[in-house]
Amino acid sequence: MGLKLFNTLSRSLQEFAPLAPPQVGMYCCGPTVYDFAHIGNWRTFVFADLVRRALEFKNFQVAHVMNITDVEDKIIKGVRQSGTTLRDFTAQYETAFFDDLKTLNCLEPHQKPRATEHIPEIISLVGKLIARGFAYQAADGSVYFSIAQYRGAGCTYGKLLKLNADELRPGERVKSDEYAKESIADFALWKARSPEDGEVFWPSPFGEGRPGWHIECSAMSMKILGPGFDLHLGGEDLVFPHHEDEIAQSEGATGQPFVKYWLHGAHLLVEGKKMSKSLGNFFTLRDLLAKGYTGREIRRLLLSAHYRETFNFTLDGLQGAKMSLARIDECLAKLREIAQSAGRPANPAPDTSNASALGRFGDALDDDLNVSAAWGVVFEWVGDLNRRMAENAMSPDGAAAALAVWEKMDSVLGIGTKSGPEIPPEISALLESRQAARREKNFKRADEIRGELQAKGWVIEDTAKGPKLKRI
RNA sequence: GGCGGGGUAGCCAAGUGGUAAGGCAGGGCUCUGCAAAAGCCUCAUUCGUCGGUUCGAUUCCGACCCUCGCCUCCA
Repeated sequence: MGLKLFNTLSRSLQEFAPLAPPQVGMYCCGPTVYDFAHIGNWRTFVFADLVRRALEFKNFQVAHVMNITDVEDKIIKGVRQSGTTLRDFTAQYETAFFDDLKTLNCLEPHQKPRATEHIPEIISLVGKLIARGFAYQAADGSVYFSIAQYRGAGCTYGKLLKLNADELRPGERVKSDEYAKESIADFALWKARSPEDGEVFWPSPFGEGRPGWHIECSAMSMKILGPGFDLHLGGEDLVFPHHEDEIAQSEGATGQPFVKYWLHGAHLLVEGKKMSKSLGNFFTLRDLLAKGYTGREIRRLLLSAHYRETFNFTLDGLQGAKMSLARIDECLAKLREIAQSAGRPANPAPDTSNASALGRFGDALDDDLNVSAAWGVVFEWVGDLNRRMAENAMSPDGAAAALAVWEKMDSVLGIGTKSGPEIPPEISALLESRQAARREKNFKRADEIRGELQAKGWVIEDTAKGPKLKRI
């Protein structure tokens, strides 16, 4: 069974067949670095990471590109307000972004191009569009893409979305008379320098100015991945206008198909409502870390629902995600213990579940990255292993085989294996004195020490093989 | 107004024309001196409402109700 993905271009599930297998060129619209990324942004980036990992699981060789939008209206506003330079302003958020990406255990993209470092490519692309008659310079000095010219040449504007360009209604925030463009639907490729831009401008054949928002992705993706490539990802809100405009610019300039598969991740709600600062449900990754949750717990939650479904992110859910990971961690810790032991199981049972679990896991991914079903496979497998271990029917070889299966599954899930905590001397001394008290049947004292340990953030679990310490 | 997602147990969330995965919470049990964020078991006669097609529908069709999103800030 091959990998099937939902392509926004065809609005249908398609067998994934890259242009030059096993190579896959994948571009993901990255952050606009004007603030810390929020949990909604992270859902999209974790989704992109899932796509990459699933492709690698299927033995594709992925070239993963994620751009950094480091020049744009909100950034310029921030630069002006903070009185710093463009680079200083964006650097702090860019650094934070990649720190957060790592916290969520997302694989680092192979290339992370910045818009400001591709001004020549952008200018060249705009020049090409002007030369082909698809762009024009307006009275305000800005260069716009002409949708009328593009469609006049037989090209389709509206490939990703059923949209009639003639019926576009101007949005509330856009006053059509503010622009010198010929048609309301035309979009800026190059924005002429204005006083508010401060020092943020570049020289160009069309005059001083800066790139429009859409053109950078076309310029950078085609420079790195070629004029036509396999996969382009982003949040669902980017379908229109951003991605539609990318297609128009890119295909308008090259005359060839731009991207074969477009994948879009759905948004999330927080506590059932659209995230907003006024509702108090607006979380950055850092906000959640400050509440004591870890990156892997947040990742687990973000990956619990199918990427094309709106997902309801809740703190209760995050707690549940944390607990569910503990279930996996416990199982893996026991497996590691058995794998390292030399003992023979009392009731050895033949292993049949590993291969089947891995197979069903792969099938779930093949089905448009059905990660919920994949988790279902994981937890059924964990239950099966737990039962066998409880019956003392797990051999060291069997445990090692199970751990190898986990490695493979986790190469996609990316939650890692939690290593045993570092136990400070003070804590192990307390544990030892509790053991001494227990040996003397002084259970009152033993329970006092247990309470003391708990107050210090450690919980004791007495097992047949002795006490275990866990961090709360 | 145009276009597009959804409504499955207390919560989150898969799924299928043939009788509902998984996780969390809850309940029971086991191990334990007692415990435990440990393990096992259990937990939806039912899938928004009403009709239709069918031997059979949660799944297909129609209507309706509710909800979320996009229509040039947006992941």
